[in-house]
Amino acid sequence: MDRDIIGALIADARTTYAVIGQQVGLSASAVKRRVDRLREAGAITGFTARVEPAALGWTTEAYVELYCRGKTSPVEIGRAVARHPEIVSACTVTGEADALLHIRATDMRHVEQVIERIASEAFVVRTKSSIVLSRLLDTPLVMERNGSPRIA
Amino acid sequence: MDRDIIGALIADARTTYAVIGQQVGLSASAVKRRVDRLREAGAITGFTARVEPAALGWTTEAYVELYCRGKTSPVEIGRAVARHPEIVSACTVTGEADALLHIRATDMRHVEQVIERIASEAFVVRTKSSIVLSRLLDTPLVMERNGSPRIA
DNA sequence: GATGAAACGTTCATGAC
DNA sequence: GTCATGAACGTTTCATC
Repeated sequence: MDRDIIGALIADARTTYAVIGQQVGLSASAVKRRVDRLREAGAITGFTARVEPAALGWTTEAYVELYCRGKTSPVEIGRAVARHPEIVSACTVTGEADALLHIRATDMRHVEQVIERIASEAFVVRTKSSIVLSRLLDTPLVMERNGSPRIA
Repeated sequence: MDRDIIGALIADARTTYAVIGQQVGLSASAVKRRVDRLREAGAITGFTARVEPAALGWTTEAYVELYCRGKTSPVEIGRAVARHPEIVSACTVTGEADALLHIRATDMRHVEQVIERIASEAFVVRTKSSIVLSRLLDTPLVMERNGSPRIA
């Protein structure tokens, strides 16, 4: 039931409690209580506007693999990542590379500058970049009844 | 000014128009008109709840590079990608691989199954996967005054 | 412990300016 | 762009199971 409520809020964060209640068979106040509880529990971390980056000038994106010098800590990488505002997502990964970054920029020149800036971090040995040609999919998670995520 | 409004809505989609107006120096109805216009223009595509995937059971994620047979079209890849609900984002890229997928799963076994399913698509020659060890950053885009994106 | 219904203050949405 | 108005919504309180 909480999954259905979350699903409704992912589909549209401005859905009223009354409408959600109608969908799941609860009253508006019951839904609100559950949403409040889900927020406190950390399942729902907030409500945000979904934005088309291209419409705001962020037309270019790239993925950058980071190869770091013999055991750089994830914490160190995390601190460095926070220094570059164009990095929208980052994680440490298995495989040859140590970390994978997702960056957004205004154009190719901007991408180049960002990569250069990242490459100049002390712990970075080398980088390997893939420019995004066309985005096929980018979706928030939606829960299905069977428990598998689905495209909104 | 539209950027500031969008920034406020990204930070919290439930911020009232009055509060946003206070921040940007406008009346509530003026803010609403701009938001309506931004939605029609496609800059804002919707409002969604931000969810902690781990709190809902999606504890494992991976990035999968797709190597396709000599000129598979992006459209074909896009159609295939839509068939696998665990793929939350996908794009075609420059470099050795043809596409990069981001998948979310409940556990490692689930990841394995998904990769196997994707690899069995007709146009896929081989895949190369990186399991995510720890996520360092994952943020919606926030606009700065100078026009660069920033972590929320 | 969770729910439904009603009461109250706030916010949205609209039209006139 | 602002201001004013009626309708809709969020939030709290209270009784109930």
